[in-house]
Formats: sequence, structure tokens, C-alpha cells
Amino acid sequence: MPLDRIDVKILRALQSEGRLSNADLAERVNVSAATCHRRTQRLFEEGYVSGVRAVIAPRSVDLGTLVMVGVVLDRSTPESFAAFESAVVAMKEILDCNLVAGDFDYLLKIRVRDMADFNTLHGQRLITLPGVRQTRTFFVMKEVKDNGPLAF
Amino acid sequence: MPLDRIDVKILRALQSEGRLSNADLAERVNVSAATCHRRTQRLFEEGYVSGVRAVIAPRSVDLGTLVMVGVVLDRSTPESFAAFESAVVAMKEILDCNLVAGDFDYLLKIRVRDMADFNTLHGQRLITLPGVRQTRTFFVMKEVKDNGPLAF
DNA sequence: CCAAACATGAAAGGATCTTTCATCATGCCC
DNA sequence: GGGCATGATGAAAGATCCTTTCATGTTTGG
Repeated sequence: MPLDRIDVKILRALQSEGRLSNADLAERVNVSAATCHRRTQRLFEEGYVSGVRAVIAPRSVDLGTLVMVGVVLDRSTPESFAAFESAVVAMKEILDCNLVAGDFDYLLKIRVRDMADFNTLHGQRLITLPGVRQTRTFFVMKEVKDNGPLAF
Repeated sequence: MPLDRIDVKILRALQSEGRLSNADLAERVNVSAATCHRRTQRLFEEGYVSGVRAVIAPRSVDLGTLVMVGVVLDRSTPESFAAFESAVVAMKEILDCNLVAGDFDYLLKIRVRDMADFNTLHGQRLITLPGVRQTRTFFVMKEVKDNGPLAF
């Protein structure tokens, strides 16, 4: 059930190159293709790997502007949080949404085409989300690191 | 040079299932395997897809605690920012780092095992980063959405 | 010490990849 | 319009890869 040294090597390899062929992966990890295949299959089935995703260059699909938004809700009731969260899940522009402890209730990470797009989004759909009292916007001027790999 | 309907379908498919075989992908997109292969290769070579990554369940590798941190620097000089940024890039626990406009200079997204781990990290390595004047920590209590797919 | 349970690598048939090639569509210049 | 160049397409085929089977080796627990 726990991860041994080979499992960890497979996970690390697939985290950086998710489309590695089983043959290449086996060679990198120094096991036979059959063993590598079984190991990898297990890692997927048991949920160590929740998926494999192509990373698409945001600018190439007209989503070059990144914005972080802190949100404070009106009331701190379970219903209020639930309503806000399900509305957030339905908004495709919101990439991350986390309930946090601190000055905000939620922190959002949003991708849009440009500032004009964000302005529309903010005015027409963000501040009208259920229970939103106030928002604070942080425009991202430079992406130093975006979605870095897990180090384990 | 621009993306046509088929390219977009390929990108969307690979974003949700990065390990799709070329044969399956071709079927989904309704082109021959040869064409699909060439299209996909082009999308990688021309940078529309910057990589493919396995998404590893954070808890399974003992990184179940997510923390957001706002950082304010001492001075706002280019040297100060550069020094901070290169130190950040070297820290594997920091998944995201963005230079923002607003109450903070930077917003960080950090993954660690638990709060005790974060406390050590914060006290010994975060506040000692070059030029850091103050930090504000937001512990994540619930991950509503994490690294959602780009919608295009 | 033995037996059961499990993990491993070689092997092989079946599926897939990747290139080649002939064909067809498109745009462009005369 | 005619002719030509450019580029995209699908079929085909050899090379590669996947995935299962099986015999062997290794660990576990009694």
C-alpha cells in the first residue's frame, strides 16, 4: 500500500512528462516494461495520480491575463458558503478557489483575456455572486512561478 | 498559424486526458490517425502545449496542507525583486508566485505536510528571504477548486 | 521450514505509432 | 482560365509499443 522507491520514481517522471511511453518510463525507472505497466496502472487506480493534463499556454488561447481576488461574504453561514461555492464551480474563468482563514473568506485565481474582460467579469458576475460583500483585486503583473510540480 | 476547429478539439481533449493515445484522440476528433498525429505534434512544437503533467494527489505524497501567503518587500527596487524571485524559484514548496498590484508585492501558494511544517518553513525560510518586510498567511481550510482547466 | 501470496522479467500476439506516398484542395501569378 | 506551388489529407506498412500470460523468484506468516 505505501509507495516504494520505484513508485516514487514513476510518479516523479509522469509529473514532469505525463506522456512518456510505458517503454521509456520502464527504462528510466529500471524495471521491465511489464512491471512498469502494472505499477503505473496501480498508481492510477488507487488514486495517487488523479489525472494527466496537457498544460496549454494561456496566451495561445487568449487567456493571458491572470488576476487574484480576495472575497468577503455577507454572512458566515453554511448556506451562504455553499451557495457561493457552487456558483464558483460553475464559472470556468475561476481556476482556483480556496476557503481561507484570515482577512478574506475566499481567494480566487482567475484567467481572462485582458483587463477589460476582467472588468466586465468583476462588475457583472463576480460581485453578484451569492453573498458577496466585498472583493479585493490583485492584478498579476508577472508570473514568477505557475503551478509548480510537487516536490516529494 | 491560427487554431482551427480540430486543433481546439485536440487541445481540449488533451487538457482533460493527457495520456489519450493518438488513435483514441483521432477518433474523438474525427480525423485519421496520421492527421491527428501531425496536428498534435505541431501543437507541441509551436508551444500551444507547454507540457503534459500527471496530477498527483497531494495527500498521497504528504503535502496535504495548502497555504497562501502575501508578501511585502522592504524596498521596491529591481534588484530587490530579482533577488526575492530567484530565491522563490529555488523553493520547491512554493507552487505559485505572482508579482501583483495591490496590498502585497507577491502572492505565494505553498504546499506542505501540515501546519507545523508551515510554521517551520515560515519562520526559518520565508521571512528570511531577501528583502521581505512582512507576510500575511492565509491557511486554506477547504479547496473548492484547484487548478481548473482553461476554458476556451 | 513450508506454503501461500505476491512481485518480477521474458515472451508473444495484438494494437498503436510514425513515416511514406499518392491524391486532392487552395491560393497565386501570369 | 491555366498552370504551378504549397499544403493538407487518408491509406498503407514496417517499426514500435502495449498488455497479458506464464514460469520463476521473493517475501510473509504460520
